[in-house]
Amino acid sequence: MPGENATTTLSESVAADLRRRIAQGEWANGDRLPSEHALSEHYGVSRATIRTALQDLESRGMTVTRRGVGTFVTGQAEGVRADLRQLESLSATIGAHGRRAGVEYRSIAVRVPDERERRALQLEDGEEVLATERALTADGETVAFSNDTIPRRLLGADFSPTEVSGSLFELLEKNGVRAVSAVTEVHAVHDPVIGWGDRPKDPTYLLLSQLHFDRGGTPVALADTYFIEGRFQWGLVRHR
Amino acid sequence: MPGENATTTLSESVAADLRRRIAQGEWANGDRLPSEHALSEHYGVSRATIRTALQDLESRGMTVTRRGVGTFVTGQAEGVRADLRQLESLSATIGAHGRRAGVEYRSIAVRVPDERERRALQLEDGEEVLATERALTADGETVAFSNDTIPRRLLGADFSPTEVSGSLFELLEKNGVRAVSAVTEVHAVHDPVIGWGDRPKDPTYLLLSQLHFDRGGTPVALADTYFIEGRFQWGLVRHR
DNA sequence: GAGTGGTCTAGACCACCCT
DNA sequence: GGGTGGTCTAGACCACTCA
Repeated sequence: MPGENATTTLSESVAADLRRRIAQGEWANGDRLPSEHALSEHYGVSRATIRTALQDLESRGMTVTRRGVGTFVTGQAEGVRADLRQLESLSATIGAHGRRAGVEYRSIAVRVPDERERRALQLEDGEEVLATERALTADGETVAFSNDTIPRRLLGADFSPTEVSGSLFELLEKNGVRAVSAVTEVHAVHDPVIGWGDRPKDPTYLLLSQLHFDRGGTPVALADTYFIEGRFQWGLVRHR
Repeated sequence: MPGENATTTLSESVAADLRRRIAQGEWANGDRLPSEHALSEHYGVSRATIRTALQDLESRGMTVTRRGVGTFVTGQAEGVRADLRQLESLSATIGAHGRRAGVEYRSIAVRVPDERERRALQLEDGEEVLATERALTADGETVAFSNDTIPRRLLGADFSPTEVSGSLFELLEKNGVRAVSAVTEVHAVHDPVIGWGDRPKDPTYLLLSQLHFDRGGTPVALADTYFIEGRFQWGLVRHR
């Protein structure tokens, strides 16, 4: 298969190839894709694998499938769209869209939490937090600013702020903590005070305010991420 | 299986039973469910069917699955306000939060579609659309402005714009059309031109730009809804 | 090494849509 | 009737986790 990537699963490779073919206009808006049976033969994989790949396309809103009829292109393939339902590091999300992810730290500090942080993270009296301010970039362009807070106790006793780099999820996992879900509020914000450096003159932000939990339901991080409107697209497929 | 419902699929029945058993406390927070193999034997279905059922639980945030370890029950009592994943009429969403929903129409017109509408709704040449501008209220307070477009063909031949009232979904269902999914983009917008009447002096909006589909995958409505920031809260639980 | 979930196969039967 | 997607089976091998 063209563009196959051996590090991914078969169904992901098939999905990526189908996304590429749709993006390149091989099928127009409203066109029917080949049947699952035909795709199965074309890619030399089982129909179950094709169906997994097609579910990827549908979850991205690129296709809709009609029972007894076929799978059709919706024409919603334009632009970068990251799936709001899917929790992953922003670096991974940016990478999945073929862009090079970067992080620039503006500040890193261990400090006393404010009241909101104390309550959200269920901190005991006297507990401290690691607080960071970061700019997230895609191909060198700043797409978001993020203010993140992690309970100090989750990081090793020998932890030093100077060793912080990369994504929030990476930092947590280096310390044996895995964030598996996040309760998220979605807001629109217009405030010139937010952010620094490379940003529009009068920026509007899509704010994802997220409280992350580990598998046991323990809150492990509070993250406010401000996405610069126009530079990063979030979306999802909603169902009744 | 207890509580089995013959009108649903096997995997749905299994999922419903597992949800019931979790809700009844058969497994506590953090407990591991039986392995997929064991569940397969217990319910007398294949492992693939069990996996489909477990994916339902995970998508609801009731469980998290750890490769090589097992599937664990989460807390799941988290309070998301209006769930972005769940598609329903805004009136219903407002009502579900104990507020009285209202609609005020500003304009109703049958007109020629613009290019974006033509492409999204897959309109033939010459097809017209019903276009409405509405303000949506909760307990009398305006919470959102919505610009909606429906293909004229979906409405009866004897349809008259003067009979439009209530929600978009109601209008569609009166004409035998049921929107079951929506491809949604989420944006932040700061533009004083949007909206009318009761709104803040310098409003910021959370824009949900949605293309609705019926069960057959036919696009049935294009809706741009601008939620006044601070007056309506959207959220969701994201999963890895 | 034993047990777990992740992926995949090669079938099968069904419900649905269209002509 | 013929083609389509929806569901399901009974295996298989792999990657991962943990004792």
